[in-house]
Amino acid sequence: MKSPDAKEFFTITELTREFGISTRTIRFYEDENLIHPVRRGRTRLFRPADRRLLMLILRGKRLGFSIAEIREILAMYKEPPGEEGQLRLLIQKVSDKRGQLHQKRQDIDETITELDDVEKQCLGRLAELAVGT
Amino acid sequence: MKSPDAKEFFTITELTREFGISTRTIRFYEDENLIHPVRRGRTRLFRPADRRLLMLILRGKRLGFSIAEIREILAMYKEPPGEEGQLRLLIQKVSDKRGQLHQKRQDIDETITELDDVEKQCLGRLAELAVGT
DNA sequence: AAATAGTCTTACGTAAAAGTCAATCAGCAA
DNA sequence: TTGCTGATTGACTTTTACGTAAGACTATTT
Repeated sequence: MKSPDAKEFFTITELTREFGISTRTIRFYEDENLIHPVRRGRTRLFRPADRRLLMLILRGKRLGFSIAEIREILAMYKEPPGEEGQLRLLIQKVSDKRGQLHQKRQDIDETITELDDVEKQCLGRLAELAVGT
Repeated sequence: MKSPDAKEFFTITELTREFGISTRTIRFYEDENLIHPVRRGRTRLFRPADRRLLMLILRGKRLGFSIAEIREILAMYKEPPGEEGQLRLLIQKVSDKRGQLHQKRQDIDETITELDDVEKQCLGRLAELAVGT
C-alpha cells in the first residue's frame, strides 16, 4: 500500500481513473497551463505535485469556479512576490477571494437548512401515512 | 419604504436592476420553466413569489449548480408527494443533495484555511521588508 | 404628433469546457 | 511478425448559459 506521494510517477490513465475524469480533460488543463507534467518521449508523466495540483483544480470546479478563476487561485499558492506593491496586491486578491468563499458558505448553509426542513416535512407525511394504515 | 413582499408586482427591469442580471437571463429562466410570471397582455408581471424563486436560482448559480441541478433543487421545495414511494424517493434526493453541499462546504473551508495561510506568509514578508528599510 | 422608454418574440452568435473521432506511434505478448 | 494496449496530436462537434440584434408594439412624456 503505497501513498500517492511515495510514487514517483502517474500515467494519465491512472489519474483519469482515480478522479473520474477523461484524458481530454487532463490534457485540456495542461493546454490551459494549469499543470505541467514532464515527458518521457512524448508521453506525459505526472509527479505527485502534478496530482496534487489536479486535486486543487477539481476542488475549484466543484465550487463552481471557472478555469480563469482557478488559475488565479493557483497563482496565489506560488511563492509570494518580493516587491511590496505586488505583495499588497496579492493580499487584496486573497481577501477578495475569501470574501467570495464566505458568501458561498453562507449560501450553502442556508440551502442545507432548507433541505433539512424539506426532509422533516417528508418524514412527517410519512408518519401520517403509517398511522393511517 | 415598502418591503418587496408588500409590493404586488415587479417589472422585468426592476428585477434586472435589483439582481444585476439581464432581461435575457430572466426570460431564459422562464423558458427553462424555472419561473412562471403572470402576464398583463404580453408583458410579464413578477409577483413576490417569482422574485423569491429568482433569488433561489441565483443562489444556486453562485454555488456552481447547473440549470438542471437548480431545477431539481427547486422541485424539492414544492409540496411533498402523497404517495409513500415518491416520498421516500424525495427523501433520498434531499439526502444526496445535502451530501453534495457538505462536500462543497468542506472544499470551501479547506480553501479558506489555505488562503489564510497565504495571507500570513504575505504579511510576514511585508514585515521583513519594513524592518529592512 | 413625435419622441422616448420599456416590452415583446424570434433567431442567430458566442465563450467555456470539454466530447468525440481519426490517424499515428511505441512497447510488449503470442 | 502480427496484434493488442495505451499513448499522442489535431480537428471538428457539442452542450450550457446566456449575448446580441432586428423588428414590432404600447404607454407616457414633451
